[in-house]
Amino acid sequence: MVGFSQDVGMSKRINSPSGRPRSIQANQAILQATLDLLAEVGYQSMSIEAIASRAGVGKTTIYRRYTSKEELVADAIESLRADVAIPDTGTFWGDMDILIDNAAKKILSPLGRQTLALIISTASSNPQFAQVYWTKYIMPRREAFAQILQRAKSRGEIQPDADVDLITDLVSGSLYYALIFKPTAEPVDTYMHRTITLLLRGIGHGA
Amino acid sequence: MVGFSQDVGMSKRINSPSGRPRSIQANQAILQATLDLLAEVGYQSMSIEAIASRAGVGKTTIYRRYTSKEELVADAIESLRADVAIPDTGTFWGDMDILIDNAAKKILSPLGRQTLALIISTASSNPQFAQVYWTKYIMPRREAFAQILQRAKSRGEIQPDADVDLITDLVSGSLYYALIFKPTAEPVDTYMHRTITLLLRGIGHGA
Amino acid sequence: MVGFSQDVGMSKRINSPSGRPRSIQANQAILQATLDLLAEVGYQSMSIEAIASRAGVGKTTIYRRYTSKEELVADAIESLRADVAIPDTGTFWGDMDILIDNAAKKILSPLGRQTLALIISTASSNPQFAQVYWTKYIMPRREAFAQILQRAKSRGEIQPDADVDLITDLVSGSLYYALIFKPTAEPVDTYMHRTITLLLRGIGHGA
Amino acid sequence: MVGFSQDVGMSKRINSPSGRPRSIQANQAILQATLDLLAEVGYQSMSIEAIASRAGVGKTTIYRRYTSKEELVADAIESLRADVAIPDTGTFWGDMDILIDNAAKKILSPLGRQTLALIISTASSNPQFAQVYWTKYIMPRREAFAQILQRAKSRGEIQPDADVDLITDLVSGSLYYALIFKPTAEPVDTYMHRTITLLLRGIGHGA
DNA sequence: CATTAATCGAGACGGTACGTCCCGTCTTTAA
DNA sequence: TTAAAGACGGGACGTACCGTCTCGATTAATG
Repeated sequence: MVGFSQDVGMSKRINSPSGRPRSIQANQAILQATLDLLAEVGYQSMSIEAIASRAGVGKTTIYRRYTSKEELVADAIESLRADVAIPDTGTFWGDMDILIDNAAKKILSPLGRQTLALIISTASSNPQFAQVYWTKYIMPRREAFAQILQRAKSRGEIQPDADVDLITDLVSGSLYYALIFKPTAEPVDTYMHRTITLLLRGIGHGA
Repeated sequence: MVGFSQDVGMSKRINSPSGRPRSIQANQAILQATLDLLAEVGYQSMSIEAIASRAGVGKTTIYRRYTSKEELVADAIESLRADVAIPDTGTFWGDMDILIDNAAKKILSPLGRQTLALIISTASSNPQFAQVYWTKYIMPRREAFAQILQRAKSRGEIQPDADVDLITDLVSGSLYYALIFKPTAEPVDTYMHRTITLLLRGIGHGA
Repeated sequence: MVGFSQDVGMSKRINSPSGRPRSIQANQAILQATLDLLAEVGYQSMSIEAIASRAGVGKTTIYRRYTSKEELVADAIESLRADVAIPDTGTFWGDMDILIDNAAKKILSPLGRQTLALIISTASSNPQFAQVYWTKYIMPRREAFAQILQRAKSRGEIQPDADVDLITDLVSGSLYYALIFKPTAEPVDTYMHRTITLLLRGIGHGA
Repeated sequence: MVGFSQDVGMSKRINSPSGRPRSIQANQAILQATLDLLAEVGYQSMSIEAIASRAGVGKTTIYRRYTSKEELVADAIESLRADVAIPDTGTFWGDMDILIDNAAKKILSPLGRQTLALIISTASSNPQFAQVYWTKYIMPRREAFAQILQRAKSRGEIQPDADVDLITDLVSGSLYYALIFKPTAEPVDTYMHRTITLLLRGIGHGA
């Protein structure tokens, strides 16, 4: 969630608020309904009322937990397991192929498409909110990518002084650009293959 | 406009439609009001009613022309002159600096920010609509970039067999990625400088 | 029509305005469409646009002739032939039965119902407009009724000094009251029979 | 209200519906605004939006309670106290004068005029709705009139076997007819005086 | 016989109101 | 205190007509 931390793990509860505790079933129902609707109708067309109705929950119960749709959706997405397995096939291209294939699969699902649209849509208008996605979605993949590059370095497949962050930016940016604007008709993995090949060679005269 | 092409090439109009013709003053007032409000409050917060009111026009007059806010805004943006001057300083870096500076300036304006947000927001959900932006915004810059690369090739600053399209994708993608996710705190032009340098050198072992 | 008189009957036209004369086919089409729609959807739900469309005529053509829906509808109704045959069976009751039957039939038609509703609806809010209906619809029947009463007088069936106007008001009022509020379940003609019988006898002590 | 009756007679409420109850202040504000506007601009020119605005209430709050303008106005009129005092002066004419005077006063007020127009307007097109007016407006006056007739009977001023209902219809019908079509220039009370005199005498030969 | 001028159909114009959908808040009773 | 239910004032939606206003095309009578 965006700004909530709820004191889990202390053996003795410090502040046990009186009154009825918040329903964890409501929590889950809300998040599930949010993800369902996100996948079905997309972020813009999604109304809080529809989420509440689908979750079998009062609107108040949602507003008590979240102050905006962004926050709610952010939490819903965060609640998903984002497990990025780091492949280790022994070769740079072997690892890359798996990584790209994973990313492509993720994005082909309805939820993936809508999530990407949402990320991109709100990223520039709502920077602190984009941070959630950065942490949840992009960082894991960047780390996986960085590790693959590192291993490629140690195998001598990559220059030892190459700026890993910048390379990651270039490759990530190129991937997103391809996904958004589809500059070619070829499949994403082929296209990325060409891109990375170009990047390996460099374009400068001395190369 | 998005899909209208009328009476091209024939010297005498073929079909003079009956009824009072659409007011071109209303056209312009609508487009101007749309651009104003886009810059002021952003795409999401913009209401058709507000546009009509600001343009001094009935809602009907807008709905007669456009069936959706997307279509209206697309036309408004398309109506802007997108003049991308192609610099020619004699050196690759001299040209690049000017191009990047221009792009950055464009995006720093309120309208530029909102437009970018809009492009990105709708690009993945509304592909045929993204085409408009591709043609209007991205293509001219790509062409400018391609020409600069070509000249750099002929001067021997760039490999003669480099894939210009792919390079353009890489640089464009990198630029958008930086604008959306701001991976570093440094200014955009410095960042792009580093990126292009990396690209020139390449990252492969043989470099 | 409400206020138009167009110089018919003079052998030489006095003012022959230049320009294209008004289409009499348009006139008729407008009136017919008005009556059709009046019968079909009623006065309130009738739009000028629908009339124009049904008549195959531009809205302007209607507005050039009429300044309001009331005026148009008034003229349409006025255009109908309101032929009230005055029965002469030789007896008061014989004549009355025919007259009442006629009136009931008129009102049972869709157009009759809607016209009555319209008369009643606008009568109190738009007195000068009610006049049209008075002249066109009510007067002929009143005159028929008066004549029947007169003949009944001369046959000695009715008191010689009875106030014919007032009697007519009473009977007319009673009929309309019955049609509007339906105080009994019996057919209108039976009800009117009872009413007139009562009126003949009187209710005072001396009777 | 038109068809709602709830919780009559039981000391403890049976069904306490969940959710926030309808605001009775909103109820009253809506009804008052409706009556105000009815008196000021009339039924036709009255918009739901204007009522909501005047009542300081959202449109939704009105639409939640009423599905049409008819229903709303019906309820507003019904909410008025319709207190018809039954005069008892000891003579038929004394009572009648007071009754007629009361009715005339009622109708001379702006609200009275508009209400009459509305009753009459919708009575024939919307029969089940006319019932409300019958019950609320006409019945009390009919009962008062019937009682006066009854007393006149017992005093021997009226025939003992006279059909009170039919007489009431005749007099009511005559009054409405006069109000709608204004057949004479004289004041309503004088006119009604003449009418009732005629009715007392009867018009038949034997009278 | 061309000119002239009003009319024709069509349909766009700036508006008003419609009835609906959500917004985010508030107010009930029940747990 | 939270829950569900649902009413609250409000804003915008997209539609239907209003009565007015151009358009190009007719249609007589006049010059």
